Amino acid sequence: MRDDPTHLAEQVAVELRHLVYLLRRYSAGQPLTSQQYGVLGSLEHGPRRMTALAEEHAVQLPTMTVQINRLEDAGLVARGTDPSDARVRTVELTAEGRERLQNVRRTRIANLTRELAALTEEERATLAAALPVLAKLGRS
Amino acid sequence: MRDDPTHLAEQVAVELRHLVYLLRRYSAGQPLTSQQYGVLGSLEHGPRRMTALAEEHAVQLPTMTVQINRLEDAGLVARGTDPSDARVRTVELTAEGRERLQNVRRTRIANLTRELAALTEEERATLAAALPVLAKLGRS
DNA sequence: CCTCATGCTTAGCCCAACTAACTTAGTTTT
DNA sequence: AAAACTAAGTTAGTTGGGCTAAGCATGAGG
Repeated sequence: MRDDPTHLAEQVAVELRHLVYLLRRYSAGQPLTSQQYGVLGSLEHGPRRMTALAEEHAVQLPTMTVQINRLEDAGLVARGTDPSDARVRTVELTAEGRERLQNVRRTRIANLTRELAALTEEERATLAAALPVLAKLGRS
Repeated sequence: MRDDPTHLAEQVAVELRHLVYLLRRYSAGQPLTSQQYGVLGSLEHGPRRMTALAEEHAVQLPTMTVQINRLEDAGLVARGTDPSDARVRTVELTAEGRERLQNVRRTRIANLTRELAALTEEERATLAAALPVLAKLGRS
């Protein structure tokens, strides 16, 4: 039973499902969906093109078009054009979008922080140690 | 910077997003969706009632009704009745459903196992240690 | 009985993903 | 230089998965 990858895989699968449910519970009732917040986050460091956004979010272009349409209607992002290539549309945060992003991120981090603060210091250290391992999953 | 819950929260948030994308990539193109496999898994140890399934999957009853309808149409589950209360519908796996569940679980665990086998023994131990901590999140 | 609560389904809505088809703008080929 | 191809986005249409509201039985209590 010691260091059995299959047994570990089963336990990981169980926890992943738990986390998915947790995330859904957290994002219920928010003004924007978690996908939309994710897109706003991608725009934090400057304008991006549609293809870049779609690829980063593992989504097809039409899906991203619809998301950006909604965010544009809500006044949170603005479309622009690339002077060197008239085919590409750029997307950037509006002032309101940036503000919304900061607010959401603050409260979300605050929630998570509260959960983590309820753990022992040792548990937090255990979690912190595992993060780089989680990051390696799916990179193969 | 040592044991800073806020800083840890930010890193955890990043990894959670990574895991969500990973899961979506894994379940793309499967004959059933991950939700439907999840429901099949709940039926592994015998019949359940609709309310129990809905609660376990953190979903409203109508949503579960639709899911069970689809699984029933596909011949993977069968509805029954509770002899002691004519209001409740029970749901159980058909032989085909059980077979499908076993196949899917095998291949999914196999995939995860392959990923985990690519890690070092120490990394697996780190991950295993963190699982109980992850399980505690959201229980507050 | 009549009323109320419970378990489930139906109907109708919205969001998020997909593919297919189209438009427009660059790039290559001849 | 014109034709053919490729690339970037958008639009249209479908599917899945979630929700609430409303309806229909059935069970439980006055």
